[in-house]
Amino acid sequence: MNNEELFKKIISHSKEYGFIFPSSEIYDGLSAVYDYGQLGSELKNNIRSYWWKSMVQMHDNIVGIDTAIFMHPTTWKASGHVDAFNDPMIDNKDSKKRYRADVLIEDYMAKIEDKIDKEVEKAAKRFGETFDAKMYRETNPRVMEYQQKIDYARTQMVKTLEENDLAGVKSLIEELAIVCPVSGSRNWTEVRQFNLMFSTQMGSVAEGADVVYLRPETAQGIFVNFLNVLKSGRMKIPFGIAQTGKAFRNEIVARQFIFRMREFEQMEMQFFVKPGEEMEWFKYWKDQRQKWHRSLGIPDSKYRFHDHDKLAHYANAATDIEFEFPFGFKELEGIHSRTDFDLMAHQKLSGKKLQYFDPETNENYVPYVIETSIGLDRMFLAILTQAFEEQILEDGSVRTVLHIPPILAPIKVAVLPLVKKDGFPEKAKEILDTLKMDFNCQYDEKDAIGRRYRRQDAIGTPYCITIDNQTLEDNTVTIRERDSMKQERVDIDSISSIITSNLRNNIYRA
RNA sequence: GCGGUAGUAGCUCAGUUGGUAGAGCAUUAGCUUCCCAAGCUAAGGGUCGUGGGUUCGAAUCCCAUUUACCGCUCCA
Repeated sequence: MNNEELFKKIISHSKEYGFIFPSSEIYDGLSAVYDYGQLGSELKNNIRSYWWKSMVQMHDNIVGIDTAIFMHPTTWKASGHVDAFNDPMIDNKDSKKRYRADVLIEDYMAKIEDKIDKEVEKAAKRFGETFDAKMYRETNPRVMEYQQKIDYARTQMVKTLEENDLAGVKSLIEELAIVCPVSGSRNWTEVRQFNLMFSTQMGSVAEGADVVYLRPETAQGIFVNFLNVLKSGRMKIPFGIAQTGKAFRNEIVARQFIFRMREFEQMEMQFFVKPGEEMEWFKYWKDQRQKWHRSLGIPDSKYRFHDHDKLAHYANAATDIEFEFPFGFKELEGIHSRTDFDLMAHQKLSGKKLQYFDPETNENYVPYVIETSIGLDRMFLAILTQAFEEQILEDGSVRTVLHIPPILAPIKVAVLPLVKKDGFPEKAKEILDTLKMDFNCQYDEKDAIGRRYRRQDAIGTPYCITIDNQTLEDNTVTIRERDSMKQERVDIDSISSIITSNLRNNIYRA
């Protein structure tokens, strides 16, 4: 089975068993938006909760918060999102290349600038020491003509961009006869604004309502609460703030099932450290996050660590943890050393001091930040991908089984009376009632026992409890393990503690 | 966003030169069954992605649209 077939099977399986549905499917769905079903939401909750406990509960210097999706618009100026994601773009129809329209015009101006420089250089050689470059620029007719072109282009560009006149930008590009550097053609599309942030209005009255954005990342909710948490939580550096939540991006191409969605959930932790110590902590978190992934029993071969050579404007070190999805190695988690970029920017725009007083050195400073940021939906897909198997048994039959790590499994225990009579169902429900306090359980009495085991395999239930004749005699049941299909006879009273200790096997410890 | 392919029941699919839809599995109810699916009986479920058009008649032909997958492009 190749990867493409595998991926299709995983998508079908997800829908068939209630893990993931296309959003608003009865209306044909909405592009790149998905809903989590009855089992999917359990799995997703479990992944989130496992991450949260690993961060907040297992580290005594990390606390969790939950900030709003709406934030003050200035937040996104400080973070750089407003500038970075409001660019007018234009495509060349022949080369299929996309450019920032303003960059094309600036390149055009730079080219003419080069010509002027060459003219001036030539003249300088010609006139020798008496040459006055400034004078030459102001008087030479050819240079003046070039300069006029530049000035015109700049004036028009600034004017059209300021007025948000996209058609004007396009006609300027046409007027200046700018060609595509790749195809050399002037066959351009319309200029379009690609705003990667979703916006909406705050206030129910349309006029006078303020435009606010749906956050494109959760990190800023942590930065703007840095002071609040620092003061109210009596935090001492180094310390971390964790958060999970939805973020929204208007992706140009959103594809590959739940890998790239327009609405997605992040699990982020920002760790505040003393400037100068960031590389040490960067390394620490790289190790810790690897450990976390390993604790879920996914083999190392499925992971790849990719250090960034080209760093984003805010970072001085960055690593991606990539996972081998059916469509190749793709980013699952990022660990970034963000320096003091964000806190500094917020400090500047808000006018509030976002600083830490270090009692050891009696100094105030803006802390540096190490960020770990993982996509919850991507982790979900990674778990599902890794778990899915169509196993060929000794008798040649096929069983579809999800080897979900037990701690994350949507249903932990299925309780099954061997047959639907002789008081078996009653006994089974009695056991079910004691187990469902501690575990998410399922009861099933329909069809042959083997088929019921297979149904539980297909949704990744790690344990099946079966009630048989002997149960009624001596209060023992069989407990069947999903991966090995092995059964063991145990006392009813010990079921809960056996399962609990199995679930705790191999879990993450800092 | 561009190009290619596709959309028929919950899933996988069949449906002839246009004559108003079928199978297997799944689901539900019952029977049988003392441990690893595909025994028996019965039932429910689809205006064939959506909207137009051509036609006496469209799942089938044409157009538009939408969704998914693949390639290109983009990705803080």
